[in-house]
Amino acid sequence: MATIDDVARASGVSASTVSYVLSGKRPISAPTRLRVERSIRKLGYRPHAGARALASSQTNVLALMAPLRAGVNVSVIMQFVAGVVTTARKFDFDVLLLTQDDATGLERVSDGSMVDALIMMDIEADDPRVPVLAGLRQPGVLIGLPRDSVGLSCVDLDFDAAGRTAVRHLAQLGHRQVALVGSPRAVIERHTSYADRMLRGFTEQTAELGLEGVYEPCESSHAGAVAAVDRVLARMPGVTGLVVHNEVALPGVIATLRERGRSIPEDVSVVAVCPQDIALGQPLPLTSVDIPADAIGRVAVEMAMARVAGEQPTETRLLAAVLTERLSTAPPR
Amino acid sequence: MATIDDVARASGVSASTVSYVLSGKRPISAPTRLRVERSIRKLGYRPHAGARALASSQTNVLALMAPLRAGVNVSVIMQFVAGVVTTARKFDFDVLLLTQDDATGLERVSDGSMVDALIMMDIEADDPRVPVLAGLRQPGVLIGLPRDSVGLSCVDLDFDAAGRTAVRHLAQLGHRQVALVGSPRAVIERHTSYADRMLRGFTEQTAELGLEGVYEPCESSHAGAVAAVDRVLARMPGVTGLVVHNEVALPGVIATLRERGRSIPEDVSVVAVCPQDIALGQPLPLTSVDIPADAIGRVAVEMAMARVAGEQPTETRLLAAVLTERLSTAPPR
DNA sequence: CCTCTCGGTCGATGCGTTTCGACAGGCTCG
DNA sequence: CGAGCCTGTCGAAACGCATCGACCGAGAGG
Repeated sequence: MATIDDVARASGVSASTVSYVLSGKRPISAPTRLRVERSIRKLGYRPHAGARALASSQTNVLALMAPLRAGVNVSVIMQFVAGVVTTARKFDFDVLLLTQDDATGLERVSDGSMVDALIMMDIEADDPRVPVLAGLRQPGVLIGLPRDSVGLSCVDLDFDAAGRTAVRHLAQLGHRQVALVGSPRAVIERHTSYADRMLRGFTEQTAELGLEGVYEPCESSHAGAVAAVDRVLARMPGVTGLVVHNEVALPGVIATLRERGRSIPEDVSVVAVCPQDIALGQPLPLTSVDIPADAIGRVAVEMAMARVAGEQPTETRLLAAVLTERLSTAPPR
Repeated sequence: MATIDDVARASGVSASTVSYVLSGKRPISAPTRLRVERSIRKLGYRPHAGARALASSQTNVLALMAPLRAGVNVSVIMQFVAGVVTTARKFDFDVLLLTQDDATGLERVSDGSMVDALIMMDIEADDPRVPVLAGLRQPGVLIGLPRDSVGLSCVDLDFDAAGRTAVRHLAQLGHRQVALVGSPRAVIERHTSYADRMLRGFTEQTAELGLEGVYEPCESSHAGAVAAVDRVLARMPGVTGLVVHNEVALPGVIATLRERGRSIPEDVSVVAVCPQDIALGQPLPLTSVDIPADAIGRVAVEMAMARVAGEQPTETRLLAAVLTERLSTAPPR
């Protein structure tokens, strides 16, 4: 591999000049710059990442911790990941993927100076990884909202509002008995941030509007969907509005409702909380509150970059929940 | 951050001794080793990855290229990724995630000496990225089979055999008219390796056994599933055996068959080609040929590590296709 | 005409490791 | 008893880059 000295020699300048051509941190005359750039291309020169990191203490890599835990919906996770990676590239960063669900990975890549910033997903209310992340030298960004986020930036969909919006939509249509079919029990029990907030929004809004509301967790499989729907039907036979916050179970929920003689939206209205493509890929286009996974990933990276670059203080940004009306909701008959 | 010199000073030895304690490449007496190890723990010392990479030209990072293209099934991809990351950690490697679908990312991380090996997924028959990968300094491993894999190791499920096995199973049950519901058109048209081989296995085996076989691509949505099933039914009204190689469309295919009055397995038998958990998460447990994504990811890393470590020649390994009989197949009536 | 400034370039230094050659001392074997 | 050989340790030289201070020449300002 060609080194910066090879380039310098080939273009008759010193190594530092080549460095300045590359970084633009000092003015270089046009003719010199051209010569250097030509040598770079001719030699196929590319700076050695390690050497650069050593000299500048900047790696241009960020860590993304995406634990692949029980119950998490991988396709949604993947959308986050895609958003993060794509955006990172715009800042000329690469992404190191961590999937272990403890904090050792964080410390390893941070203390080893492998990354300039860290982004962490799937946050629980009292996530033990959060204080660890906050204690690291590099800035940290959370996708999700822990109870205490001191020293860290946070971004997420406003799941609280998502729950409220879904309920309000149903209430406006005239529904009085509504149910939330939520995340798998494992996710709930971890007090995963989004599930907690979703439930809170749903509960508070039903209470405020004087609706009857029930809540049922739902495993991510067909059988889980059947069971959850049946539990809802048993607890609330007159239910006419369903909020579903479980992408994987969605087809099963829809199928089971039909099997139990409830047609959508005539007998029961369904509001999904999921990425748009999933809402549109179902048997009928679902009224849904979009989870803009891609946008959330993008914002997370932007926050991280801001903190890497400057003295930007930490902040927490909640993306607005927007409901799109499609064919799965209607007034009760 | 503490450096190796801090550790050396704290334990009254030279820096090189500390280095040898860490690497074990030279014998160190027990008392010295103990003293050094204690200082390391006390100071929380962790070697600087960049410096280490510079001095040793080894990064302990591997690149994983997982293009997020149209039509690919993200949940399956994520399983591959999980397998790769988990296995990489066992070798003390981290994973850099690339998602761009061109070769620029490969060259960037390779030429920049950011990684010691590269793994690439979603391979097409004449994938333009393959020759680029083969030309890199670091070893490359493909998950999939290009037409020409010179200089590269390959690993994948034996999709050819998967197609044949599925057909044979149906034939043994007595089915004479069978259909393959496959990948989305976009995937086919790219000549994605697994889709090509699956189709070949299916086609050849039906021919050899004298069955009638038809093939239909299938978009990954409910609507796509409906359309594909209807096309199959139109072309082959007497079809009694279905091989489905499209995880996302699976629920739609099943629902549509029922809707068209075909019950499973009485009227039509269904063999899925998909990861096991998906086969089990459907309305009825499906007879399936497992796609062992996790194992494939693991093998890919093991091959990469072997090439990094030694002079291991390139090889291509196809994992056996095993069919598990469940409730979705039976003799035709 | 002299000084000041600024654009443009160079050398030297440092970043934190690994690794190679060297060396001291104790041991073995003839 | 001496040559040779381990064992355990050290010092120094890379590794490839960024960056700081210095330097030189040209133009501006007085």
